[in-house]
Parts: sequence; C-alpha cells; structure tokens
Amino acid sequence: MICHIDAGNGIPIYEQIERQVKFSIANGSLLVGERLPSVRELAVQAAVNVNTVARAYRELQQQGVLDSIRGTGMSVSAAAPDICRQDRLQMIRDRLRSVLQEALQNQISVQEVRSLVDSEWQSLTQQDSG
Amino acid sequence: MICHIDAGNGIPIYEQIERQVKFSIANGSLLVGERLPSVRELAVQAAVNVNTVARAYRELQQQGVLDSIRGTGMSVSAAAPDICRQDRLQMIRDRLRSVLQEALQNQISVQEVRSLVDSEWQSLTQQDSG
Amino acid sequence: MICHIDAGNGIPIYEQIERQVKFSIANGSLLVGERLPSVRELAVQAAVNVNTVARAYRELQQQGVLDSIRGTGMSVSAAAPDICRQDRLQMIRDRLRSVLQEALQNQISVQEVRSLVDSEWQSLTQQDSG
Amino acid sequence: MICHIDAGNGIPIYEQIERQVKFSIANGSLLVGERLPSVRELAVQAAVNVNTVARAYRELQQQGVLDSIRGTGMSVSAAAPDICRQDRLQMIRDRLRSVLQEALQNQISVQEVRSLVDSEWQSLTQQDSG
DNA sequence: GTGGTCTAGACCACC
DNA sequence: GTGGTCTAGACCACG
Repeated sequence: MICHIDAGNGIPIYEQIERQVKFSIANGSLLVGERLPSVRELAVQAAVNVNTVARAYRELQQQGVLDSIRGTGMSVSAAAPDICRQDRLQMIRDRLRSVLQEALQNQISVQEVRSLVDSEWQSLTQQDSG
Repeated sequence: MICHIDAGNGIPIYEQIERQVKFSIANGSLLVGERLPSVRELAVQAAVNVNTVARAYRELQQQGVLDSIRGTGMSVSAAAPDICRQDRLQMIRDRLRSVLQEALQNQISVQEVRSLVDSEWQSLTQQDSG
Repeated sequence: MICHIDAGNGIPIYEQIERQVKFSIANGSLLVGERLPSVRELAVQAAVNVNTVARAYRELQQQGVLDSIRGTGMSVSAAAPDICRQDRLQMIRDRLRSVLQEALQNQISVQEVRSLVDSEWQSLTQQDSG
Repeated sequence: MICHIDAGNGIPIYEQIERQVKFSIANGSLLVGERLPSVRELAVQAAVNVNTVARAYRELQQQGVLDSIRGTGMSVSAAAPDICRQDRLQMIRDRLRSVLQEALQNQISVQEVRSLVDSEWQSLTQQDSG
C-alpha cells in the first residue's frame, strides 16, 4: 500500500487516502484479511498528518471496508472487494451524471458530450500519466 | 435576472450567483450593456446577505464579465458573452476529464463510459427536471 | 466647452469635468468672464447626471476658478488662468512624485525610470491620441 | 513578514496587504514555498480584521501568487516571483504613462518632464524617508 | 490550529 | 439611489 497524495488539488487528503485504499482492494492489490499499514506508518509514508490517516481509516471502517483489530490495526474486511467494486462504479456514475446535468443546463447536445468524451479520453490515454 | 439559491448544496452562495449570471449571459438572457439588479435588490430577492451578492459581483468584475459604473450599478461587459461561453465549455470539459481520469484508473473501458453517458443522459432528459 | 467623459476609468466624473474646465482655461479656450454652459446643458452634452456637473462647478467655485452669477450661471473668474496654470503643474508634479516614490520603494534606479519616461513618451506622441 | 498598514491613506487595507506581500516576494524576503503568517496572526499584528486579511490572501491566491494548503495555511507559489516582479514594473509603467499623458495634454515638453523627474527624485532620495 | 463562507450592520464616495 | 470597504462574530471542513 503506497499512497500518493496531492495536497492542493481540492480533494481532501483523507478522501484521497480512502479512494486509494478502495482502489487497491478493488483491483486485488489488497486482499481480504490483509493488514493495512498503521496510521503512523502511512502518515509518515504519505507525509500527512496522523489524524488525517486516522479519519480515512475510520470512515472506511464505517463503510464496512476495513475491520479494526483490537489494538493491532486495520484489515481488509470480507465484504470489502464487493463494496469497493460497486463503489467505484457508483462514484463514477454519480460524477458523470452531475457533469451531464450541467451540460444539459447549458444546452449542450449529447453529440457534443460524446465527442468531448472521445477527445478527452484520447488525450488521457496517449500521455498515459496519472 | 431571477436567482435561485440552494443554500446547503455545498456550492458557495456567491458562486451560485456567479454561475447563474454567467449562464444568463451565455444564453442571451442578459445582453451586453444591460444593467444587473443592484446588490441590495438581488440580496432581497435571493434572501441572502448584501455582502454575499457584492462578492459575486466583484469576482465577476475581476473576471471581466461585469463593468462597475460608479454610483450607477453593474452592467454586462462587451467581452462577457465570449468569456461566459468559453467558461461553461471549459468547466464541463475539466469536470469530464477528471471523471474520465478516474474511470481510466479503475480500468473501465471507453465503451463502458460511452454507455454510461448514454444511459445517464436518457434518464436526465426523460424526467426533464432541474 | 465640449466635455468628454469616460465613466469607468476610475476617475470620478465630477473630477474629469473639473480637469477639463481647468484645462480649457489654462490653454485659453475659455477666457476670463466667459460664461460656462449651464449644468443642465453640460449634463445633457456629456450624458451625465445634473448633480455631477453641479458638484464639479461648485468645487471649481470654491477653488476660485469660477464666479457664480446670481441666477444666471457660472463664469470664468479673473484669477482663474493663474490658478489653472499653477494647478496643472502642481498636479503633475504630485502624481510624478508618487510614482517615483513607488519606484524607489521597488529599488528601481533613476536610469530605469528615465528610460521608462522616454519610451512611454515616444509611444504616446507617436499615436498622438487622447 | 511584517505588515505596516496606514488606514486612512485612501488605499484599501486589503490592497496594502497585497502589495506588501508581493513586494516581499519580488525582493526575495519571501521565498517560494515559504509559509505566510496565518490570517489571524497577521490580523493581530496589523491590527485589522481577520476578514480583511483573508480577502487579501484570497485575491493573491486568485492571482496565482499564493497556494492555499488546506488546514495548513498559505504559502508562496512557484510562479509568484515572476508574477510579482512583472507586476511591480507594470504598475509603475501604467501610472507613469498616465502622468505623461496628462503632461502631454497640458503641452508640457519632455524636457520639462525630465527635469521634474530629476528634481523630485533628488528630493525623495535625500530625505530617504518612507 | 488552518482557511472559507456567511451574516449583520456600519460608513464611505459617487451619481 | 449605487457599489466598496471594514468590522465583529459565527459556523464549517480540514489537518
């Protein structure tokens, strides 16, 4: 579990951590039962505040993604892979819906949106960064 | 210029005002040179504080969308339509790009994205709501 | 006396009127004893508010540049030419001093200022506008 | 970063703060990445309201001079030195141009302007005050 | 602790 | 009447 944080991109750091944990679970980098780095470890590795990591872990636990092992740390729950896979689709669907809503309000046609999607997708896959 | 404010949707009030002004300019409801409601008027109409409206107007002025005529009020600048039309496209393009980036990270194919776009677009246009 | 007003350049309209009256007196377009247009006339001609012209006239009278003729209007005072000629120099001297002060604070050398003066002067005299 | 505010000199307080921050960046007193005093600190030090400092910081951020790091504070952006140095030159150039324009309108020769510059510069450097 | 938003109410210059 | 500035004090999200 390596975490890449970009402070100053508008997305709260605790949320960036949450996403990356979920992403790792969804794609199988983190397996059910596997232990996560301690809040202190991850805080040092990602150069963020301990409280921030703790908040991310806490919210993941509330969502049923992580189990807290008494006095030992957090581990990936049995339900996590399902949750995370559903989650990533839902998140994308929601954000997409909100963008489309705005496009609709601005009288942009579905054709224009489609071509925007294609052109942006190309520019993203060509540089292949992130 | 009627302004509908939804306090509590997370978007700052002054930004909601900015968007609605820009939107009205982009679609021709507000013409170049036309006067906007005074800060006091709009504050009453939208049930928000005068300073909040003033901030929205000030930022629009800084962006070159509004001219402030001393003692007279605010009016739509000559460059406003261009700025606003570019603005709305750019905003949508940026948000779309960010969604696509996330889709890419989650190994979702462009076909899946396309079908998501189409299905969400349909559901939005059918209910036709705001 | 034709007055050209540029609302929206930051300089108060009443002050623009004052300057143009003084300028006309200093260069002899307005002679001692000559009557000025009525506030209403000038307001119409310059497309500004009557109160604004009235304020300009009032301040010019307070400065001794204009005499108010009972119920008839304003006329150029005997002392006006002297006042206006001194005034224009003083005004320029003051503004120049303030610019130089800022240049000094920003550690700009007198040589740089001199070359700025020359280059700006050239660009102003070439187009010869204003 | 010590801020000296002169309330009542006509220049808005938030603008005085902006200028002093930019000035400090331009002359190297504030380095790229360096943290600025918190809005509350600076408000106390300069004896002004927190909101006033916040406005200055916000506008500097909008200009790309400051980065706002969530929950951490404001810091000097990478582009700041360039922006600030260009800024100070442009501001002086603009004001100088406006003075020269007025001089031109008043039929003052470039020689007179030059000698004014020199004499005023001398009087400013001799007293060497702020 | 940090900045960000909002309200309420005051005072100002300008038209 | 108009916008512009400032203060005071509250609440919020983030670290």
